[in-house]
Amino acid sequence: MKSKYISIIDIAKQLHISKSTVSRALTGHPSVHPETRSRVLELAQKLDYQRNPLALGLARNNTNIIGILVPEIMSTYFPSVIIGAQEVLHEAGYNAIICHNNESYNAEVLNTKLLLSYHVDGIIVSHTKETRNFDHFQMIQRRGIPLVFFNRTSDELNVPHVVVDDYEAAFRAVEHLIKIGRRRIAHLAGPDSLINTKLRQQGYLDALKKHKIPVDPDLVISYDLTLEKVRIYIKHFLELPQPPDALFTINDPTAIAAMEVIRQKGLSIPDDIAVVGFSNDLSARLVSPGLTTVAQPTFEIGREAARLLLQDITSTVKNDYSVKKAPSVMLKTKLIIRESTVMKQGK
Amino acid sequence: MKSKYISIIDIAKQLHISKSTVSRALTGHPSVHPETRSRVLELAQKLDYQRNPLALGLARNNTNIIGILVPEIMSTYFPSVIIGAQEVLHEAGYNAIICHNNESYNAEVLNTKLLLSYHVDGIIVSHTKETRNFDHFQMIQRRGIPLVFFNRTSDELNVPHVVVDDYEAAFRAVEHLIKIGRRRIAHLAGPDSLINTKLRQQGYLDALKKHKIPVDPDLVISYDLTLEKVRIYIKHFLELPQPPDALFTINDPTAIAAMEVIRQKGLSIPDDIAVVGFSNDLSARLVSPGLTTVAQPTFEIGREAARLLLQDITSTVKNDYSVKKAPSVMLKTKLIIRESTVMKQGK
DNA sequence: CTGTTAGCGCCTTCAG
DNA sequence: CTGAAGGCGCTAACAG
Repeated sequence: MKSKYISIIDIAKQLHISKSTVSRALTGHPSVHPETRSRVLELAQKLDYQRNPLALGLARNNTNIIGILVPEIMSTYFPSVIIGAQEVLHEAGYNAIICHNNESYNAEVLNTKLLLSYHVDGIIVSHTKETRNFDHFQMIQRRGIPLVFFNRTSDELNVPHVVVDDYEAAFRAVEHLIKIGRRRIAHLAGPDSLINTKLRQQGYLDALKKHKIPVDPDLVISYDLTLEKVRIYIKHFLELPQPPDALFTINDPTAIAAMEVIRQKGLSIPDDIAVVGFSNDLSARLVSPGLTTVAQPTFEIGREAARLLLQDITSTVKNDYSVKKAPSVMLKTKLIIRESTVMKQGK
Repeated sequence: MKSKYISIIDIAKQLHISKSTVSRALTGHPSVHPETRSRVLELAQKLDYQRNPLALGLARNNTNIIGILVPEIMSTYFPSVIIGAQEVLHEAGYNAIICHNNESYNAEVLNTKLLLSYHVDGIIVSHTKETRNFDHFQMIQRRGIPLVFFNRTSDELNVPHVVVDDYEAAFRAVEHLIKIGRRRIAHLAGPDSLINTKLRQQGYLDALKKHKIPVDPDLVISYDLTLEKVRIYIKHFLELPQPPDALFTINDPTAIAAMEVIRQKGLSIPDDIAVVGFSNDLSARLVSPGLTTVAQPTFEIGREAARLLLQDITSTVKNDYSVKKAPSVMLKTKLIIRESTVMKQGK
C-alpha cells in the first residue's frame, strides 16, 4: 500500500467495477444499479472509506473550506463569534480554518494569502487594529471570493458585514452615566483605524450634547489598545484640575485596567468614578466591583456572518459589490448594569 | 478563464516552456537555467502566483496541515497553547486547522474523522472530559499518522505527550495551604476520566499525608466540571459539621464559582476559607480577592507539543509506539500566591 | 538543462 | 446502467 488512505480505486478493484461507478454510487447519482450501489456502500463502510475533500476540491474547483480571520483569540469575544459561525457553517457542510494574527497587519496580509492559496470558498474577517490599507481584501473581492466583515468594518470598502449598533450602544451607556448624576465623563477611545471607535465616540458626544453637557476635549483620549498605556492615560485624567467622575472605555480590558489604576490611587468605584466598558467579556462579571458594560450578541454575530457568506457563496447570480450595495446586518446590544456604576441593593 | 486562480500551466504557456520547468524553477530545483528561472520567478511574481498546496498534497501525499483538537476555546488556556503550537508549526512551514468540540465526545470523534479526511500530517489533541474510549485515537496511530497529546492524556494509550507536573503542583499548592495554618482542606476534583484529576488528587492526598493531616473523605468530591453544580458541592462542604478552612479546586473557573458561593454565605476569603485554583487563567488575576493558583506554561506546552509532533513527522524511521515507548515532556508549573490565601501586605 | 509521461483521488463528459 | 478517458494543479521519474 502506498497511501495510508483508501480511495475509490481500491473499492473499484475489489468489486471488479470501474471507479466511475464507485464514484457515482458514493455520490448518490441516480443511474446506478441498486445492487451495485449497495455493494459499493457496504464495502466503503467496511473499509472505513472517507472521500478526500482535497481531491474533490481540485476536481470541482471548490473546497468547502471557509477561512475565518480574527485579530486575536485570547478574549472571549472572538472565540464566541467563531463558535457561532462554525455552527452555521458546519450545518451547511462547510469547515472553517481559523487564522489569528495578534493584531498584526503583516500577519493579516500573510494569512489572507494563505487562505487564498488553500482556495477557500469564502472568508470571514475582523481586521486588525493596525489595518489601514485594505488592498488585500479588495483583491479577494476582485477575484470573486465571497468576503464578509464583522465587528470591525471599513467604510472605504463595500463588503457585506455584521455589526452591532455601536453608536446607539455608546449613547445609551453614556446616558446611563448621566442619569446616575455624572457630569464629567471621560472617554478612553480606541484607535481611529477602527470604525467602532468613531461610532462609539460619536455616541458619547451626542449623549453629552443631548443632555446639554459641554464636551471637554481633555476628557477624550484615543489610544492604540495596548493595555500597558492605560495607566498613563488614567493618571492623566485623574490629575486634571477637574478630574472626571465617570469613565467610558472602548472595551472591557481597558476598563478593567483602568479600574486597577483608579483603585490604586485610593479612589472608590463607583463613588468617585463610575466606569463603563464595552463587550461584556467574561471578566466583566468577575472583577470587583462588577463592570457595567455593553453586551454584544457574539454567537449571533458569528451566525449572521456565516449566513451572509453562505448567501454569497451559494447565490447563482454573482453579486458584484463594485456596483451593488453590499448587505449588512446590525444587531442589538444590551447595557448590563453592575456595581461599577450602581451600588448593589442591600449592600 | 475557468478558475479564479492561476497555475503553473498558465505561466508555462505564457513563457512557452513546459510546466515541469516552471515547477522546477519555482521549487528551487538546481538544474534549471538561471535565466529561465528568473523569467519564471518574475512572471510568477507579476501574476501573483501562489501554488496550490492542495494539489501539492495530492501529488506528494502530504498536506503540511496539522490538526489541533481541543475541547474548548473560551478559556485562556487552550487558545494560549494553540498560539504556542502555531508558532512552531508555522516556522516549520505547517499550517494548523483548529477543531473544538465543546467537551463533546461525539463531536471529538467526528472532528478526528474530519481531520483524517483532510489528510492532515499530524494531530495535536487534548481530549474531552467525556472521552473514555480512545479507539478513534488508536485508529489514527495505527494508520501511522503522528499524534501528540497534551494536558489531558491517557495511560491506556502510548502516545507522545506534553504535560505539567500535576502531581507536584497539587502537592505544593496544598502544602502552601498547610503552611498558612489550614488543616481541613477540601478538594473539589474533576472527573475520573481525566488523568490530571487523579494526579492532582494524589498530590493533595500526599501533601496531607506528609504533614500528618488525616484525610477526611467528606472533603473530597469529584465532579464533572459543569460549573452550575459547584454551588451544590460548596454548600455541602460548608454545611458539614466541621466545615473546611481551605479549598483546592481542579481549575480556576471552579475556584471562582466557589468563591462566589462562599462569599454569599457571608464567609470571608481567606480568613474563613482560603482558596487555591489551578491554571492561572486570566480571570484569576481579576477576581477579588485575587486567586492563588498554579500557573502553567501554556505557550511552551503548545510549542513542545508541536515539536514532538514535528519530530515524528520528519523522522525517517517510523516510530512504532505499539512497541517503543512514546516520548513525553513534563513542564514545570509555578504557584502564584494571591489574596485568596494570603492577605496582601499593608492592607 | 528541459520536455514528456504518469499519477495523486475525484468527478464529469462521452460512448456504449 | 456502466466503462473509458480526460482533467483539476502539481511533482517525480525518465529520456534526452
